[in-house]
Amino acid sequence: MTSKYQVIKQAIKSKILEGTLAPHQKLSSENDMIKEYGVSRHTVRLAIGELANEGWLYKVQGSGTYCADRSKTKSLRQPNNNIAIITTYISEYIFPSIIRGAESYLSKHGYNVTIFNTNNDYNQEKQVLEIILTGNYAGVIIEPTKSSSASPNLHLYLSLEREMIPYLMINAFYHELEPTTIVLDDEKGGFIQAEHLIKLGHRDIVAIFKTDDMQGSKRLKGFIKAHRMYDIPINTSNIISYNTQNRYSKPVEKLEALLDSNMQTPTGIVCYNDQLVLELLDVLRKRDLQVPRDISIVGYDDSSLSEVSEVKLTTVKHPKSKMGYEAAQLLVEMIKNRNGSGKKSTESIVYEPELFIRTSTKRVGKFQEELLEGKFESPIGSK
Amino acid sequence: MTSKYQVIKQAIKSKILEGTLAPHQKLSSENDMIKEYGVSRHTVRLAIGELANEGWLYKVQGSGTYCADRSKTKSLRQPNNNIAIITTYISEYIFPSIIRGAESYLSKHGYNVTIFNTNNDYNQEKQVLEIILTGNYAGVIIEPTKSSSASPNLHLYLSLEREMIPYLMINAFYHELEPTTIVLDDEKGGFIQAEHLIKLGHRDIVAIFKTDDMQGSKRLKGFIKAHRMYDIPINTSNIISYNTQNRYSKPVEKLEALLDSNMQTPTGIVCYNDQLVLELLDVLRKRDLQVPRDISIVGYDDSSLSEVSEVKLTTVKHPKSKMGYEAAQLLVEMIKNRNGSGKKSTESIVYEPELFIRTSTKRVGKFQEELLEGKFESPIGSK
DNA sequence: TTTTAACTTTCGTACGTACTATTAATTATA
DNA sequence: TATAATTAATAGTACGTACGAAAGTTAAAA
Repeated sequence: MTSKYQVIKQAIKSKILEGTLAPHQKLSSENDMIKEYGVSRHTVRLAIGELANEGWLYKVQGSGTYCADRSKTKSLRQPNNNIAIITTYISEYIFPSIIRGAESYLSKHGYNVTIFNTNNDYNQEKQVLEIILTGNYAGVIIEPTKSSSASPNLHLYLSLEREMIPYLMINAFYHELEPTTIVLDDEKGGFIQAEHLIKLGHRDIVAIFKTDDMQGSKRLKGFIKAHRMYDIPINTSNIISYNTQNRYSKPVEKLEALLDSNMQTPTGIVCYNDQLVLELLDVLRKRDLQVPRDISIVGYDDSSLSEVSEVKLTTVKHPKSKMGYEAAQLLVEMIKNRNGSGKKSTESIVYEPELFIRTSTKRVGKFQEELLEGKFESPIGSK
Repeated sequence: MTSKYQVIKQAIKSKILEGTLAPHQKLSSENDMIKEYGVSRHTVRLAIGELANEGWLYKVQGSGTYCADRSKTKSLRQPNNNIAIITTYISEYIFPSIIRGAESYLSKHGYNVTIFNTNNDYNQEKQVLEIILTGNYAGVIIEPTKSSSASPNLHLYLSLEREMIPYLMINAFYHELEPTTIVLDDEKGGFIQAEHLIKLGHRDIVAIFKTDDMQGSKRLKGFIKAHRMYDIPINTSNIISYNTQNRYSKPVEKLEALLDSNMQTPTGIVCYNDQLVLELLDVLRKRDLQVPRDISIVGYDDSSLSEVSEVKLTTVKHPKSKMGYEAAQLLVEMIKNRNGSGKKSTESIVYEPELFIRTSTKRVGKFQEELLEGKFESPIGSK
């Protein structure tokens, strides 16, 4: 009746109930128990296997078997395999790739992916975070809303931390939180966009960036840095910034105004992303300005759009779906570590931007490129 | 990664979810399973042991292993506000819009949206459906996998019905199920694509369609119907069909072969979607064929891509995000009616396709258009 | 026909071996 | 000193064998 494994099981259970085994305390290894109880490994595994099933123990492969913290499971939290992804705008041409990357990893590891959308609006961000806090989520991947300024919802992110729900931010982050992040080095990205044109001899370059998210303002910063580095003055009217609300009107209007003014036509344009480039190409076509003959233009993201037009875009590579995939990996890691001991802050990932040179840019003038080439090293990314 | 016992476990679980194994039905004995799966008894026991632990099976020593009756434990389901959306491929340029449309309605009505992805693969479709059946979902929006043929997972859709989980299919559907659907009238869409070119005097038109989904094969059908209607013979070598696997190679290669052959260059091309058009535009550019001067081309979807190129595409309008929004509306209605009385079959929605004429098509030859114009009425859509 | 006993099937317990996957600790290397 | 490579420890998977315990089946005996 009382089989060997039952005896062992009862012995361990007693230790837990007595308090001899505290939560998260390591048990003897299977091999030690074999000697301890004088039975086979199979029998030991049978005993601790059942105890693990019943929630008394948990096992970590490669590490050991531990006493479970039953005070938590008592709060009837059912097994929790939902991951939330918060986007600003689902259809934005980059984000579906990120979602796909994340989904492919998470579904492979038994998680379900629930999508939330803030439309880059603080109010909706708040609602979403409240749903997640109320609901049952193991972790959250967040593309922050209006990331260039502080969010009024910071306290909700702190609540996530208090509830032990791991989260990480992608593409951008709120400085105040110092969260785990997965981002491009956007400042460097903006820098190499501008540097590329500068090295090709351009001196009159227009910058058009969306500045209500962190990406855009960092890219603009990189643009300015490149000019400063190469000692090229910036005409302030060459900097056009816009935001989410006026994204479909302002860039086009401003560029039209600039081109139709009696100022000299710029020789190069640097854009917030490829999508914007394609809109602006129409503006140029209407004025019979050919790319790259009359004007060079640099995009950002290396999206599918960059090879779609008659002129293939020189652009900065964005690791889209890879980013989603690795975000998912990182998050799952964070979820696992949460249960363990004090092993906390997971390292953030910063991708180095990379320029893809296609046919939308060309050399102009006869500047002394020799002097420029190799004279300066790229000053960013040395941290 | 997927160990032997996991495979067996999954196989048995599938049988239960399909209904092949009814509650209290006896399973094969351990010894039979050993032969059945070609593994050791230990492995079989590991599989059925875990399933018993998880409540799928129960065992009676000396008698056998039986399928558990889960209907009882299930009745205490917590309130349920999750909606699943099953896509074939998240990044496909149309689907993010559909998701956005659905998400905007569902989040407004207190539902959370969980995204699943099949990669147009039956196996993954099966896994996803099993997760949904096991999990806690109020309804499902499905873009069917490989919709032009019957799915091997039909029984799982029937299980959805048995579990009273409303679902509807979007873009396409499996004929066998007669589900509630939200689709475009793709046959008519293909018809008006072809009709447009025919009315512009084209007689030598190439059709390039993806035919492993229902949309493509219906559009092709419409293409053929238009030719028959206007008594125009079809050169069979003008019909190029491809599928999900070879979508990035076959269409381009086939068109190149056709253009480089010594046959007369066709005057028009009708495409499965806008994305394909843009790929093919590169092929034409390489051969100095200008659109629409030398060749007219018609797309499908009226996607953002249609206004991106130097030539703006004539294309068929696809109500993308509206479709997602109305799918969500319909599904929520179905969920509400489910509890109510016998008010059952919700009406499906079929959108009428609409041609957007831009600048990628032009009139050719001097055919007697007068004779054609108005002589025929559009023959489809009168049902 | 009923009862009993023997036999068979089935799951349960228990031993052993071997290899893999993951983690942690150690050592070597820069 | 910090990093990389190696090694050791630990749980996971998988094969095998053997016998016990409970249930079901069959056949003989009352």
